[in-house]
Amino acid sequence: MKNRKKPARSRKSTWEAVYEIARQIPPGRVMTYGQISRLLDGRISPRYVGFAMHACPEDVPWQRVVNASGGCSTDRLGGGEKGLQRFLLEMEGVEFRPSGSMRLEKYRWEP
DNA sequence: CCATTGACGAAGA
DNA sequence: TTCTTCGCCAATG
Repeated sequence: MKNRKKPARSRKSTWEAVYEIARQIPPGRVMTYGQISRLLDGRISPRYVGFAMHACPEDVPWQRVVNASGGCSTDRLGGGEKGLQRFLLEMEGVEFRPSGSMRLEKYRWEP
């Protein structure tokens, strides 16, 4: 084949790789930003995973991606409905502690 | 090409 | 436990 091989991350937008993973998260389970970063073999930093999710298409269950503390950073943004992410997760059967965090040990999903 | 930006993570105070 | 600091890397203008 021709030598025209672009860097792997340019094959698709680096963000797209994040979406692919997020779409595989089953209901009632969650993944952390850092976890996704590691699954991508460090091609993208945890910071940017979250940033990618912010611009994610609608077919991505962004709600199932939380920070390493098991909390919803999105709720802090106040961009719209406060607690929307938490609300959606509770619909899927995820329980939150009063502190606003979930038990990651229980809900974290690993492929 | 350069500066800015971000929904993070881990470690330290 | 909360807050701060640093590292991290790609997208945007």
